[in-house]
Amino acid sequence: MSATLSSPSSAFLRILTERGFIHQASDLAGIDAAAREGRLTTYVGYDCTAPSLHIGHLLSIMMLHWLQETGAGRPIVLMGGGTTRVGDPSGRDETRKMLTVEQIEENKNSIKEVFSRFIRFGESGHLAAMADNAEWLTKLNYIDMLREIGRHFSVNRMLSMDSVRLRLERDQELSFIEFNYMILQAYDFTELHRRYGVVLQMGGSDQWGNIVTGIDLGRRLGTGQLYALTCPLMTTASGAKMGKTASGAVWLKGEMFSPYDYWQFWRNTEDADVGRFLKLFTTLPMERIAELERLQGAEINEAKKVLATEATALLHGREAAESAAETAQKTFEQGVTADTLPSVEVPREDIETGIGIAPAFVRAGLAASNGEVIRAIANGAISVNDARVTDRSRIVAASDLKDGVVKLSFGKKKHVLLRAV
RNA sequence: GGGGGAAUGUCCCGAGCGGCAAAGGGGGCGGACUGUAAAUCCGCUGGCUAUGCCUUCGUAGGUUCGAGUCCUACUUCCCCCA
Repeated sequence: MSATLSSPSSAFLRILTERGFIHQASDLAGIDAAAREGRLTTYVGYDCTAPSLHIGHLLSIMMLHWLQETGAGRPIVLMGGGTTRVGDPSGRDETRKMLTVEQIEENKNSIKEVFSRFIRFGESGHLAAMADNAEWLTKLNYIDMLREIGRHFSVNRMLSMDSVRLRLERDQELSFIEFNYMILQAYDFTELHRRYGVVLQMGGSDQWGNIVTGIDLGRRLGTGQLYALTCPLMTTASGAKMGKTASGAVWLKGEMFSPYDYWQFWRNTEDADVGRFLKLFTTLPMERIAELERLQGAEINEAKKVLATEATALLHGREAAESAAETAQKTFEQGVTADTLPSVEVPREDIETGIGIAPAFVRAGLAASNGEVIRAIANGAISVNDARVTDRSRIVAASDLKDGVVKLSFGKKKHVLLRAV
């Protein structure tokens, strides 16, 4: 743990500090000076393990956002097209399942677009650039690599790194391929220094070891001083890992997690987290956040709505955010059916024929199986047009249509409109 | 190389005399209470054309009316001896 710089002179570090982004840094004074001079070219790497990033990645994206916003330096987004083929062992007990090269490429293309929401890309100045480490890592020759890079790594030291040590201590398998991950990431750092003049690597706290390894390699290869800065691992006040919901992760890609659901996710933040999240996940001025933090009791709901709308606006745009806010207001506060609720289209003739209650919920995506719906009915969780269903043989029919839609609800929070077309 | 132990409900941990859709817990979901929060209490947490049928206990065979449970081989992991 490094001491926090009592009074950073760069806008970049000042903002990161007061908003709670900083977990560890290698040399705050050095970072501060480079930021002040606008030469803090910085990269964050993202592995392509899924078709979308999720909110766990948001912290580091926000840091790149502030880097650009404050003119501290140029953001470099590194796609891990190469490293994903190897698999990072950091912070996990088990080896990831190997992805095919095709899957990685698909994921990479699917992930890319989200960054332009938070940072501006371009050729010059502080406009961001995107790189892909497949470009250089896949061309490495094993023997040359060992001679030029491998000789700078001490296995003794590598064994002491958390990502490796924790695995070994728990008697968990660590394959040779994973053991190499940190070497590749370290090499990336030096390569990005060579290509773009990158001097800082940021990432989650679990990346500390990998980043510092890169700094060491840089010193031996003569890159000059490189820096590390990590953000905390996001957990909720009650200690749960953030971003897990019923359906899985909170994805940043709209097709996988709708703007409405995204708004709802933030709306349901625990009281104790609201202030912290406003600082991290919105760009509202600190004075405004301080105001919101003063709200007590049920008034905190107002702060949660601001959080939800601002966070959603950053990712999906102001319009989508306000539409989500409005839909929520109609649904939860006025108790009317908002026609902007998520909807699923169903052929009109199917509804005229009649659809069983269970299949209807499965088609709406509210349940995974008929059995789940039957059990939910027994739990009193199922409603059609806001009327609780108690009979499992209930049929959703044309008589349920209001303005061409039927409102299906699973519990009080999950609603989907079945739209006859 | 020799000896011993382990793999359980496709989220995780874990009990399981030959009759088991399989104890318990965590997590998740739902209900109540609230404020679309937390905490607490209660319920649910294999699938289906559903008083029945089908698929599940590392893999493949075998014994048996019947196997998660017994036998054999294989795979993977752990421990001890060399």
